[in-house]
Amino acid sequence: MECKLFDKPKNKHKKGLWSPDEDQKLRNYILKHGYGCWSSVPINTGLKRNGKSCRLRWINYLRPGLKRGTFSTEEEETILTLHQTLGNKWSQIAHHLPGRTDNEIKNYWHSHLKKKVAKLYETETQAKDVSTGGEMENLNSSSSQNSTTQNSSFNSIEHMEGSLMDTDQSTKQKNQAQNFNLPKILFAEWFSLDQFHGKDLQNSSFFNNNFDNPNTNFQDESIRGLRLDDQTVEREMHTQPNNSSVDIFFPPFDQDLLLDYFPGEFSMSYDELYI
DNA sequence: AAATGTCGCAACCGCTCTTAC
DNA sequence: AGTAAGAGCGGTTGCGACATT
Repeated sequence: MECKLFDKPKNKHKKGLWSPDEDQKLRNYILKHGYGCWSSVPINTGLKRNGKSCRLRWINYLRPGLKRGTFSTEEEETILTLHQTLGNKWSQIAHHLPGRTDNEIKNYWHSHLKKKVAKLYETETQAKDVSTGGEMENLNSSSSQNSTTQNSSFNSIEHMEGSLMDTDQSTKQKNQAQNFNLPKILFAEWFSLDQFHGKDLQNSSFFNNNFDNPNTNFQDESIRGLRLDDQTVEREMHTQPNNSSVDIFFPPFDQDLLLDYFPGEFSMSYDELYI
């Protein structure tokens, strides 16, 4: 916590929807100064919001690189798959969906996917019920209910809502999965190359690729690093096959994730990297 | 056209974790 | 070691838009 402590403003913070003017103020400030201490943002910008609200607005709405609009089928499938293993760990799920926020995914789950899964589960249950001649009904009221539902491709909503893995186990599995399928590139489309000039990162294998060449072959095994320009991000997002091992990431990055992918490749601290 | 119901989304709330002192 | 404050996360709420009666 490097930020200075600020006195809590005596006037009440504004609540509710953000006006375009407020958005502009916040956007301008963050793009110019970056952020490190959210509580200082309202003071420095003159916004009548609390730091928490500013942070949320930036992360969920103003942050560059956010995708808006409906979720694709691929995104939907990703959420469903990840939710089965991670449960309601929306921020972790969001890490796998570039440009989507945890809040957006959470909302989408509650408004669309939850019902979809419930319907699917219902259909499956009915189908089994028919095939077993009504045995399911008896089973459901008995203590063997769990073993029955676990055979389903989707467990019940109640089970899924509560299917939170033990944290350590979850982390281990996450790391294992990453080791098998590390990305060749990391995207940070709103960083500027200028911000890295003269820093160690520039000479590391992080930056040893010609990213400005539109013909760069991202299938090439050697490609790893930070991608910096919007057009290429756009291009890659549309051209990479679904099963590509090229992953596209947007800030904020998870420090552990970076270290997993690039062990010992950069001597900069995370704070320096994450401008 | 008006009243009522439903849905989707943005934002708030409360909790936990981390860090500085 | 204890405490206070900030950050982050997941759950929940409130409101506007749209649909239905």
